[in-house]
Amino acid sequence: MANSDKFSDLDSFDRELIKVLRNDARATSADLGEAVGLSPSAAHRRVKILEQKGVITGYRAVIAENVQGKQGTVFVHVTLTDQRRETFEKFERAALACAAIEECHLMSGEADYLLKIVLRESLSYEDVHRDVLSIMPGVSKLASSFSIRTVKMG
Amino acid sequence: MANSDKFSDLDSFDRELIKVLRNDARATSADLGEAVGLSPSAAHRRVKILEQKGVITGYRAVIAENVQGKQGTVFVHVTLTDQRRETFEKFERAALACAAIEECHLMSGEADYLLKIVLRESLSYEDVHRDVLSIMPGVSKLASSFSIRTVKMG
DNA sequence: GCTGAAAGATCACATTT
DNA sequence: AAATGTGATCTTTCAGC
Repeated sequence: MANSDKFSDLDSFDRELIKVLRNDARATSADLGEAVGLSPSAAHRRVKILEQKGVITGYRAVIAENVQGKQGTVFVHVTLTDQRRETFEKFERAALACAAIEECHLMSGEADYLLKIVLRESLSYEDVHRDVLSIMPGVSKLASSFSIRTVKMG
Repeated sequence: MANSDKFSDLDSFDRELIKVLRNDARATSADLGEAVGLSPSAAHRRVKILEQKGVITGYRAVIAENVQGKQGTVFVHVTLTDQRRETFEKFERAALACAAIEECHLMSGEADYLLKIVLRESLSYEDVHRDVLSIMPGVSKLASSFSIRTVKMG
């Protein structure tokens, strides 16, 4: 499969390079080479190949949460009205289209979906409830749980 | 508060720079300058200041999910044995120290904590249960919910 | 992996507001 | 004073060997 191709091609140098770049996307080729035990040019060439292969899909700056106006996180357990395929598809389309929804997981067990929503200065829970949750199609039951504090984030 | 200091100090140049760097952490000073309408050196200077102020907290390479061997996501609702401060602190220290735990939220309502754990080729649910969940201190009740499919991610 | 030319980063200093 | 632009210098990138 296309999956394990990408995966199995990687040797320990590649894995190390990825590890370093995950922690510092702006590491120079010299840094990378030193970290993994290659010359700068070899390290650089490998990184370019990893980008081309789609192993490295991008580089992002991490911005302090408060700068982005983060006010809190809400997890919402969603139960749909029925188990028809169309109901699920409609709900997922709505979830994908909604900018306020950070994550959406199709779940086993009690609820059908778990949503993660980040509240911001410009997006209170009341807004979420009025503009997001109450207009999602096919919803039978909602149960919101509030994060009081994020102890750890990935 | 320290919060709105960081926030309100930012002018539209800073905001634009952040927007660009969030999408491409490796943008050059020339790129940044062009994007926001400053000289490369001015753009560069501003970025350094944003880093110093703690507005930009880091730069991360984004790695394809399958390369990381992602197999699924589990959400675990945790109830502690009691509400003593020490119990919470112990639990949080353990959560922070545990690499398998991607997110940990202190919650209102039923459960005390919500954990997000990503299963990998090298980390099955059985492993998680044996090596992570069953050894967390101060835990009274656990309820795991499995994500069948990630519909949407951040 | 090395070399060298081109591109970029970074700093002191002049300039603008 | 505070912030920008300019240009000189050092570092990094990247193609050819």
